[in-house]
Amino acid sequence: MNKRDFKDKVYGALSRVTKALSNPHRLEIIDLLAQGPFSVEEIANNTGMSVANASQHLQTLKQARLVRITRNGNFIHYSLAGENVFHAWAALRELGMEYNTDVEKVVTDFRKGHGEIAAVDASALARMLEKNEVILLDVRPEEEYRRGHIHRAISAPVEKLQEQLKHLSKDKMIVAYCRGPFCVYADEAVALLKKKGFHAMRMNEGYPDWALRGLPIEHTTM
Amino acid sequence: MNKRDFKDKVYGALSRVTKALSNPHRLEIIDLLAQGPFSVEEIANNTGMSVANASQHLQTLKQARLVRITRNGNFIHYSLAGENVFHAWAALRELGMEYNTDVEKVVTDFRKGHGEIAAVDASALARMLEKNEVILLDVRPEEEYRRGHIHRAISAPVEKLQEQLKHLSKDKMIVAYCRGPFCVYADEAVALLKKKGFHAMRMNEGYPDWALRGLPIEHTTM
DNA sequence: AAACAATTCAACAGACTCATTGAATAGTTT
DNA sequence: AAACTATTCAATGAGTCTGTTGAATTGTTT
Repeated sequence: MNKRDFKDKVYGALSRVTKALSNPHRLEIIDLLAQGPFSVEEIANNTGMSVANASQHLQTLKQARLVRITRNGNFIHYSLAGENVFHAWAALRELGMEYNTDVEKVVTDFRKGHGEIAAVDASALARMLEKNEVILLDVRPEEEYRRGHIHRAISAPVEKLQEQLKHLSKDKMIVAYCRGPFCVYADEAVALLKKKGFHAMRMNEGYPDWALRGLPIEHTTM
Repeated sequence: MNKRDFKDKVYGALSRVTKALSNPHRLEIIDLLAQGPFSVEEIANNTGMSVANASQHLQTLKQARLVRITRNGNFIHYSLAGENVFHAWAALRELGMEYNTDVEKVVTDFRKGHGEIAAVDASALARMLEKNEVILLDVRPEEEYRRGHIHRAISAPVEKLQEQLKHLSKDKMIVAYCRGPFCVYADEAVALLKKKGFHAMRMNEGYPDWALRGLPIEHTTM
């Protein structure tokens, strides 16, 4: 094998991976699967795709070895093939946020549209938690909280948040987090909390980012 | 702006970046540009593309803000838009190497074809260098060595290596490194050295990986 | 084994992507 | 300003990617 053949093969094989990542729906699926395993139907519902379309994209991701499946009764659950997949996704996300003005602009515009939502990053939140300065809300669906969540976080899925308001203090800062920087549950939660007179902000990163950094979590061993 | 619009915009913007990465030639260009700035013609020569074709791909990369240009006399030099681009490329490389059997197989097959070339990784090499156990050769073109190289490395471009053999000891281990894990200069150098009776191996990573980890380097400040 | 639910397949049309060619542009040197 | 060089543009045809539809498959429960 000569030099050129070798390079063609290597970069060709790698481009098969990046091709699999080169579609907005598939990126959204990966972002979702960072939370844990989901069935095709759940994925379709969470992303607004048809089931057939979601399945097709999942096949593409599976062929590129970015996701793997586990059977569970009638359902097939898809999850990321490994930690490296989230790593690569996080790196691409950073890349988009830092150099691609579009991405950052869309995100900040959206947050302004919801009333100047303030945000902290993971390390700042970690310090605040240590000093016991904040109440931390996990506003993802309960199932995802159950799979794993930040140490000391309270489950408060955004649809049920309204009912839980009476248990919250208006004197303490409340921080909400969800799936990741593109997840809007935390924005919705903070908007509601502020409207009701609480002090609230969101954490920019999501649970997977927190866990990857080795910050304190609680999770069920499965 | 509603939730769905927001997500479509975010993942759409990000997919424009990943689309730019979803082509073997463009990946090869990024891997090359990790060494520093190159003109279109140099890029074309290094990758076996036509100049027009290379230019077209460079436009794509520029639009995705993955590369930027600097004028220099008659030439336009392209370089990576920032450290994050190399980060993302490294993450994708890892992903390919770990989960995509193809990539790893191609690489190991190629090295076997060249006579079982042994390799060390960056941290092992760093330890060996500290103990002064090895001679380190930078076998990239001299220009790239001049831009920056590993502390204590000797420049020995693979085409000129033959002439430098007489200055090398047959008693000490010789380690060669080049641009990165897919660069074959180090393999060629090690094959030659072993044929001539030297003890030699390659470092898996390249100069940019070494520098990114903050290991000791020497470089001209420009 | 039949009924059922979840998932995948097949096929289509429309939109993109690629390499190649030769011509056009922009900037530099004479 | 003319000649020159490096780079980009525009147009083409072959190939690939997408979403949609409805039918087929696979595995589970009755």
